[in-house]
Amino acid sequence: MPTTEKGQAKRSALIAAVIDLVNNNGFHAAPMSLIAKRAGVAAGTIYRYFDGKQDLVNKVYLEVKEAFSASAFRDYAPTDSVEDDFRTIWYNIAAFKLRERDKAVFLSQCDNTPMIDEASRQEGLRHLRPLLDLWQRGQAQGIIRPVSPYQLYAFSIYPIAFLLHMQQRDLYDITQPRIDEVYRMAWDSIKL
Amino acid sequence: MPTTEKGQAKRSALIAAVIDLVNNNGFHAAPMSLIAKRAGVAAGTIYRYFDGKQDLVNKVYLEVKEAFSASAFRDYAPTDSVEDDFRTIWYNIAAFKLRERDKAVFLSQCDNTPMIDEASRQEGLRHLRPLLDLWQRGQAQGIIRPVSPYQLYAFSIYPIAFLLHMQQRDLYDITQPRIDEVYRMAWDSIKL
DNA sequence: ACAAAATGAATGAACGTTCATTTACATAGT
DNA sequence: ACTATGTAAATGAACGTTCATTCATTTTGT
Repeated sequence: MPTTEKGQAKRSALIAAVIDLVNNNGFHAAPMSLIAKRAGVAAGTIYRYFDGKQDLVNKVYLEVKEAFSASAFRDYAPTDSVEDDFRTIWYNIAAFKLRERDKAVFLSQCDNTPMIDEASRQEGLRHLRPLLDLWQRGQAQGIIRPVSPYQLYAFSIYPIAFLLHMQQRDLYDITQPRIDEVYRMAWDSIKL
Repeated sequence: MPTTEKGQAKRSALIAAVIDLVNNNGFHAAPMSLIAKRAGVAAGTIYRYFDGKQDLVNKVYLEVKEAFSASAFRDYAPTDSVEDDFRTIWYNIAAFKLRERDKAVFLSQCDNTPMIDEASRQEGLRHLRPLLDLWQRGQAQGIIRPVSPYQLYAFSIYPIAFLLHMQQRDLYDITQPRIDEVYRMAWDSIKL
């Protein structure tokens, strides 16, 4: 795999092309030939950077998931207040989904498709550790409902993906005052 | 299109085959040849019942969505209590997703893929009218948060899909006492 | 001049769809 | 009751297309 500066630029262009094509037309309409053209390289060049389509898609998923986690926990240092910590992380996540809409949409496409193999998904889940720890701390303090972390995630984080999807279809618009509303709903569903 | 009794049986077998294949391997791994084999018919026979793959997938989506709505509003007659009405509908929806897991998983696969065209999606959304009306009534009475119905849906209904998906991956198990927990979280997120 | 990187035409597998043919079935005639 | 006839249903091999992948060749960078 090329490791030059230009090489990295091509790698990035390929990843961006996959995100763009998958978001606008789905996995079934993202052939390698188009990915190559969109990235400004020849079809064969892809195989110098990735082992094949499956590998390419998995790598894109992992890199985007990493970017997501990095955003979610940016500047995060646990304080004494579980609620403050949760608010920090929640707003980070919301900001990522709004600012990097393409990446967020791509992730939600991946979450329900068997195109990503289970190994990569497990790897992607690993990054959420700090949030799970926070919830556990909140539960120990009697601040967070004593339920499965999956339930907490389903009600406080997952809904954002739905709203993003509606926004993508021009049925709903997430403006700033609404974000605060949404946060309140998220917190009210998991707090005790 | 054949209208005999045997014909309808084949049509149903085809629809079941699509649901099964899409759920287990995704849209990209559900070729017409496999759909035919799974349904016990020859490849060409599909085209006597559907106009092509796109039409087949759309029809499956619409029929499953209809079954979902029928379950959601089964025996539903508005009462004086918005909360009671919501509970009725919510438990109907939860019961459907547990009882008819295949259909529910299929619907959630469809919700994020461009494989279904926008027209069919709009048509599918139409069925949720009674729930939107209920929420509006609740808002007029000051019982339900005065926010977009998409937000209400995102927090009270959509999370069930996430939990179902986790259950599908054996990471979470929805047992009866948990359902009541989940309902409380749903209600707490939308009530005032 | 050398090696690494990039190319894009060629390849074969897989796909959705078609259609000439066969099969199943209902109705009519004897 | 049996067979002939007409029509609808079903078949699956064949077709054209598209896809991911390869590799002999060319281009680029040092």
